[in-house]
Amino acid sequence: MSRGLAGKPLLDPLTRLMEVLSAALSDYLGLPRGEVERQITRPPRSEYGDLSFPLLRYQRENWDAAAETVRGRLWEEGIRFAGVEVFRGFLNVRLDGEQLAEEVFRLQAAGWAPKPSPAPEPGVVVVEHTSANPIHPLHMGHARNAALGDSLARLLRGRGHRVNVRFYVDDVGRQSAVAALGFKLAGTTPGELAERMGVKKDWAVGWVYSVTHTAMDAVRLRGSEAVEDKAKLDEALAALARLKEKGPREVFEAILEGVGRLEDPEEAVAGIMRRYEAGLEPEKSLVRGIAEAVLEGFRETLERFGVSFDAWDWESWLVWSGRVARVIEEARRSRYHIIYKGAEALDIPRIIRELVEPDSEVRSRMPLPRGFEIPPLILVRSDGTTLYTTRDIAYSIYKFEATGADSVVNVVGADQRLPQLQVRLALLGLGYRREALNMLHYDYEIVRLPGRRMRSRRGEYVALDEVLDEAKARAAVEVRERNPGASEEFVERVAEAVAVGAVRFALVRPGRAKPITLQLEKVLDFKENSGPYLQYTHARANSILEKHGPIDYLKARPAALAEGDRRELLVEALRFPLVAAKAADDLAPEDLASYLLRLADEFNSWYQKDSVIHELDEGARHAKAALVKLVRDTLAEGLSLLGVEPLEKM
RNA sequence: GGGCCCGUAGCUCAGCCAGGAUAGAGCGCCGGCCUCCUAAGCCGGUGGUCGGGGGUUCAAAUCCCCCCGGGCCCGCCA
Repeated sequence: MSRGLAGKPLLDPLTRLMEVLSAALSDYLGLPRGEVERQITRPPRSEYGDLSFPLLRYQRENWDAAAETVRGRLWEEGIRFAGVEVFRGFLNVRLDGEQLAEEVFRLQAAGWAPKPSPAPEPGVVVVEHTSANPIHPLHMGHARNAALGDSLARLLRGRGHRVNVRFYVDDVGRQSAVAALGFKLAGTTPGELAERMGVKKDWAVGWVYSVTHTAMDAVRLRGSEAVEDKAKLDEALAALARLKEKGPREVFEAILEGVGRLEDPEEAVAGIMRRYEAGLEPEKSLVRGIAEAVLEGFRETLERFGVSFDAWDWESWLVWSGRVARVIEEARRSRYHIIYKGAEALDIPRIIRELVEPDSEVRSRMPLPRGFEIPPLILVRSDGTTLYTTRDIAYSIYKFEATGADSVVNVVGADQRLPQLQVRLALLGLGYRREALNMLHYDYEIVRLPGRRMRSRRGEYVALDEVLDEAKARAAVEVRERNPGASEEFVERVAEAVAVGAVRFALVRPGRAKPITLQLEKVLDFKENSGPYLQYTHARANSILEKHGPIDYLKARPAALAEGDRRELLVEALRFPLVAAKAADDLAPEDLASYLLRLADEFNSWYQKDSVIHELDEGARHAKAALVKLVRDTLAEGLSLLGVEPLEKM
């Protein structure tokens, strides 16, 4: 971090203004600093000012006194302003453009670069994300999870928190056992099969899993007389017909016949689960081997996608290490332990009555559905194996213990709301109040295919690998067109970055509560409102700077940026530290995405009518170059926080 | 049956949590702009009963209630 002479971090002018303004207003109004800060916003029109506060919510009169107080405070702090006025109840502060420009020149000369305003109280944050079952390649649903989770991690890091990113490998569940059964029947391994099919290992496993799962469905449904089962059977058979075309015939037949020959396929799966949980061979090596193979594929895809993890946590390890057993022991000693439907369980309704309802802090941080009774949570199956939720309780505790985390963010689909809540309630019941309160379910809506859901079990999904390849192919065409004679290496590198940028941006920009219908043409549209648009704008700004050469801050004339469009662009770029900080605090990468689009729009509009390198006045030219540098560096940092590579040339 | 989420321009979305200043973008469509810093761009035009109704308020897209439409969840699955 660049520091000033006094050893203090160099603060950008808007972060400083925010600090002074919120302090002044919170003193004046007697309100908590945080509340004031939350309400200080960008005014809807730039004529109003640079920052704005809705005074009328707190005072119906005497607005001039508030303005006078703020003026006095800014004065004391040496912040020059062009105006502090109350207009229609809003207190608007407009900074002195010349001083702003001077500040920027000074900061840039000292090596400062835009970044989120530092968090007042940095903490340790765990972000768990993606955590796809290791039985098929990552599809676009997982990609949304990864894009969100990784952006959150980058944002939180940028804000100054210590972030620990974890992937939970769910190898103990039924689905892994199904895949294992498939490979057992097929008599092959993921590596062998992948080579034969000419695909990544995760794809090979995905195919075996879908075939096996669907075959089991078909066998089960065959015996049924119910009308709806007949329809389901037809659907399963159709899915099998499609799957048949995608892999080696003999392997397909071997699985199909194998499943048909089994007396009780469900019991075969359950048996694998039991033996795997117990850590017995050969199931242990079989299931592990499959999961490892898929993870290899995940890593390859994720690396491409710009996503990395600090730790991979194996669910099986939680079982084998005794951590799950410990949770069950703790449950047995707990006053909330009951027998429910003949199985060991936690009395969730009682936990709610005794630990949630009387505790206002818990109530406000763990909103429960009203009028909906959450049933007791079963911890152990009758056959002694554990349930996913039980293991998740152990994992939740582990995430805090292993990292010393202050808070844990779980990026998990919105369809998991109830189980996530159950885990938190269970933690509360077992005495892990701090953990229960500081674990957050960051939920997001699913990615749908036009007209239907993606279904891994039927092999009906659009894999992230395919989308990236398609995007890359399209990008390569454009890159070649725009850069005649460019090396293949350049085309390759830029196309890949554009592809990743397009996909990641498309997945992060819509609010997470919005279901995304995957329309490839939209994801692959590199026009305005896209990742590539931002990369392009960055490249354009970069190109100007290259042509301009080094900026001489002694020559740069601040007054050249003090008014008009240049001033507006300057202020907009300077908002970045505040915007990024708020996006981090709100866990809202989409807010950063919107901001970057607006900044790029303003830059492009300005670019069109005001030339930099053709500016005749030397002082103005260096000043404008500094402005371009500010915009370029801001876009670069913002894009990086979203995991989109800022390209220098494209 | 109950709970949660979503419904804003032809299409995709922002704004809603923390009510206020002329409801914003993009795509599409129509018309312009490359002897001048990257046209993945820019400028202009087109397009909105903020799902419907009621309420609270000086003020509602935003808060509350009811209704309609869509999705998800209510398992000894994950």
